[in-house]
Order: sequence, then structure tokens, then C-alpha cells
Amino acid sequence: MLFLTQIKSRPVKNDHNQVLDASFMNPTAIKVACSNCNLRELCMPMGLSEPDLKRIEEIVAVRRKIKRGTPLFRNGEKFSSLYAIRTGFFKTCIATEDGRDQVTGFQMAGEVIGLDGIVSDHHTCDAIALEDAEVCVMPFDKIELLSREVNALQHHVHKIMSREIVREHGVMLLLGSMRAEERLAAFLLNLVQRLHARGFSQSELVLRMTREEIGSYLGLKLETVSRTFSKFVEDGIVEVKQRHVRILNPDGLKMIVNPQTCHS
Amino acid sequence: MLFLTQIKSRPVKNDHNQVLDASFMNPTAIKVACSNCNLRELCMPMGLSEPDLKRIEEIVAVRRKIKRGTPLFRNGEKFSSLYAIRTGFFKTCIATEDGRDQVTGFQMAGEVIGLDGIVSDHHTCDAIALEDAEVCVMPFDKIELLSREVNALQHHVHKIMSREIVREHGVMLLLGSMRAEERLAAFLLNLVQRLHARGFSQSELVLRMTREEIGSYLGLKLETVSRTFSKFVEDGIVEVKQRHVRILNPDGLKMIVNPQTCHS
DNA sequence: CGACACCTTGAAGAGGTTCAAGAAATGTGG
DNA sequence: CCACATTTCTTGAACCTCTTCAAGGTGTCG
Repeated sequence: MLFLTQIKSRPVKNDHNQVLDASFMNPTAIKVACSNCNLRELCMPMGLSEPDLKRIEEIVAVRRKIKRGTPLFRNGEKFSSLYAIRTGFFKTCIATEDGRDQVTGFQMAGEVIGLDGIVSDHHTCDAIALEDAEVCVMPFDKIELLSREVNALQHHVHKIMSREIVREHGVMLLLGSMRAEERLAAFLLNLVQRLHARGFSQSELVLRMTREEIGSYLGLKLETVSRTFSKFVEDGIVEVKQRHVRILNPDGLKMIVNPQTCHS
Repeated sequence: MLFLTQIKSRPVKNDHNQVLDASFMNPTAIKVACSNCNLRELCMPMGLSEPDLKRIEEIVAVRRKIKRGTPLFRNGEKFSSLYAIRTGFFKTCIATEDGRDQVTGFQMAGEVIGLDGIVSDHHTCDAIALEDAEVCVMPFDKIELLSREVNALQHHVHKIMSREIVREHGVMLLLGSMRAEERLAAFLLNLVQRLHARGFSQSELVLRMTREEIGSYLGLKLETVSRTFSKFVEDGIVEVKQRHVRILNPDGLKMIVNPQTCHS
């Protein structure tokens, strides 16, 4: 599958339990048609003609499995491909020489990682699987080649990059102007919204990352994240059992993020 | 001119005092050849063949002047073009309904703004001129059209977008993990480095933005920015006279940002 | 089952914010 | 060109949020 399009209102089921080992044993099965992929509606440009669709399928060179805790790519590595996440969950993070570390994003099925590598031909961050994952490897030279011939693909690539820029603007707003409670509330709402668009519950979610990773992403210490969770629980807004979160009062969360707009 | 390439070590002179009013009086003069532009080395893909260069020049539809304090575009406006800054200085910022406001970047000559608008076909932030400015208007459909035919241009567009993503990663690191002094030091070093690449001094700069705008960008209150400037002055690292800043001890600034790496 | 990673909670402290007042620069209109 | 209004900047003091340090609890995986 390729590329995330605008989040659609209709959920797209993503079966996390599908058996994928067969493709690992049988090399010919590794190459899978995007047209059959259950993530197609998230990844593909829409309204493609049959022949264009066929051509785009050629982009996916192979699939690759990444074990939990393992990097898909690392800072400094040669850039060659973008990766569309088929299953699993990633974090991307940058580290400085003096030991600072910043999680720059969490990515889930249907999203694309690797865009950071284009500018310098080398990756500038680490992408680490937070659970066993599978990605479609899409060589970037192939993407550029086909983009010249399939207009819809070209525009799609531009949109994906623009979307990432806009997403990061949102993170800058969060980091630059929100307090701890607001940050965590915004984070939960964002996660659950993206999961919902993939066919999961609107009110329940399983965090794939530690408190420390959440904290890094939100510019907070892990203790602050933990305390803020506890406060939300006290206020009856969520239930938290380790990494299992149930949102009891979504309006309460929205209220925290944006008091003005909410009337409840 | 088009697009910022990698910052090169050789400075490119940018004459801010050039007389541009003539082009305003004479419509035919508005269309200016990129090949003559003194920012070419910052903006154009390098190593172009003569005919390709000619074609790329067609992208710039018109130039547009923006008065200080005036928007180039605003959140919600229809997206149609990218803008290459010819002269002047911009800020981009996003505002929320509840009055929050976040400066997401400061842009100077040779840099491109408007990338945020691609994904939804509408701009998602405001671009405000911080001093009288002139931009080259580059209709995005023209860019996409030509990108299909000129490979160097296609890759250049991708690199510009990737560069913006990487830049924002850096801002996230700053906002997420640095203290006030580190943020301001990193900010000054970044500004002076970009100015130096444009032929300006390595040690002197004029801030085009207010303390409040700096603060917004850095996730600090204007008072904190002011106090931190004062502390730098006390420590003999910089001289500050309103918006005029002279860096007396650049290693001191680097030391503040990254104590580990510096040996001085 | 035991070791290890992860999470929670408390108490003290630091860094940044808020509120307030005044000074310096900038712009405006007479 | 000067006087006045406005914006911008600086500095102080009190306050608040988040961090730091510490200890103990919980869950997970070999």
C-alpha cells in the first residue's frame, strides 16, 4: 500500500492479527498487490484509473518486517526509500551529541515515514518499531520516476509532505503554548482520532509507548505525564490501567485543550 | 528566483537596497529572468542545462510587494502558489480560536513559503511581512507541470519540503528539551548562520521581530526573552541595543546550546 | 519465580510566568 | 520639527507549574 490520504470518515478495518508469515517463507508472495491491501483507502491516491493503479503497485519493492524495539532506519543512514506502515507502530526521534533526545512523532498503519531523508540523502532521525511491524519499502527513485507520469501520484506525494509540515506546526503550537494537561489531552484526542479512522474504538486505546516516550514527545518529564494521567482519572475523564486508556468524557478532554470552543 | 538549495559555504550577496520600483511602473518588467537574479544560487536547482533553466524561469508568474505588517497569505485562504522571498523578512504563525498564537518560523530572502497549503488546498497559517518585502509568485500547478519534465526541479521541490520537515524537527527538539538560555542561544546562532550564508556579518544582526514574536517562536514569554538577552549581555556574550545584536563570543553561545561538544 | 523495566506518588526546589511599573524607541499629526 | 501617543522593551517581586530526587509498587518476560 502507498501513502496516507486525508483521513476519511468511513473507518477502514485494519486486521492486526492477519497471518503474514507465509509471505516470509515464499519469496514470490512478498510482492503484494496494493489493490488487495486493506489499507488501500488510507494510502493510495483516490480515483485512479486501472492502468495507473497497476503502475503504482510496482513501487512497492518488497515488504520488510521490523521487530519491536528495532530500528527501521537510523540517523545517518543512507536514504533510499520511503516506508508505508502496513502493521505496527513506530516512533521517530532525534538525538543530539549531548544526550538529548526528542520523539518527533508516533506513526501507525497507513502512514509514511522516511521523508526526513530526502533533503540530505541521509536519514536525520531514528525510526524505531514500538511493536512488531511490517512496512512496504518504496524506493524513492521509483516514486520520483512514476510521479512524472502519474499526476495523481505526484500530487499525492506533495500532499503527504505538506501534511507532515502542517502536523509539525500543530506540535509546535502544543510545545510552545500549552500546559501539561492541555498537551496530554491533545495527545490523547489525536491518537484516538487516528485510531478511530482505522476502525478502532473512539473511546478505548492501548498506548504503544512508555510514559517517558510520551513525555519526550510532549516536552514533559515522565513523572509529569504520570501525574497528569492520575489527575484525569481523579476528575473522571479517563480510566487508566497501565497502557490501557478508556476515555470516559471526551468533551472533558476537548474542554481542557480548548476551553473557549467547548460549551459542555 | 526559485527555491532554496542547501546552504552553501560561499556567501551570496543580497542587495537589499536595489531599486525595484521601476518594475512596478512597467508591467512588462515584472517578469524577471531567474538567470539574472542575485539569489539564484540560493534558489535554483544546480547544474541545470541552458534549456531547462529557461523553462524554469517561466514558473515565476509575477512578483508581488508586501508592506510591512501585511499578510502575504492568511489561514483559510485558497492555496494556489508558493512564494520565493526576494527581499524582506516574514513570520509564519498559526492562531487558535481561543486566542493562542504560535510563530512557526521566520523566513528570509531565498526561502520559500506556502508549503502548508498544499495538503488541503488552503493555507493553514498566516504569513506576515516583518519588513517591506517582495516575493516571486510561483503557481503550484505550473511547478507540478514542469516537475514532470525537469527531473532536477522535481527533486528540488522534494528537497525543499523535506528540508522544512527537518527544520521543524529541530524546533521540536528546541521546544521540547531546551531551557530558555539554550533556546535563545540556538535561535541567535541559527539566524546569524542563515544571514551569513546570504553575505551578511557573522557577528552582527538586526532582529526584524519583536521580543514577543521571538518568545512565541521559542515557547517563552517576552519577559523571559528580554531577561535572557540581559543575562547574555552581563556574561559578555553579546551586545544588545534594542534590535541590534552583536555576538561577541560565538563559542559562548555554542557552549550554551551544546556544552558537551564545545571544548572552549 | 525472580529480575528488570515501567509506572506512581511525595516532597523540595528551580525555572519560567504573571503582574506591575517605568524607560526607551517609534510613529503620528499638528 | 517637535510634542504626544503608542508600541516595545526592561526590570522587580511574588507565584505557579513542572522538574528533580527518591522510594516503593506494579507488570512483564525469560
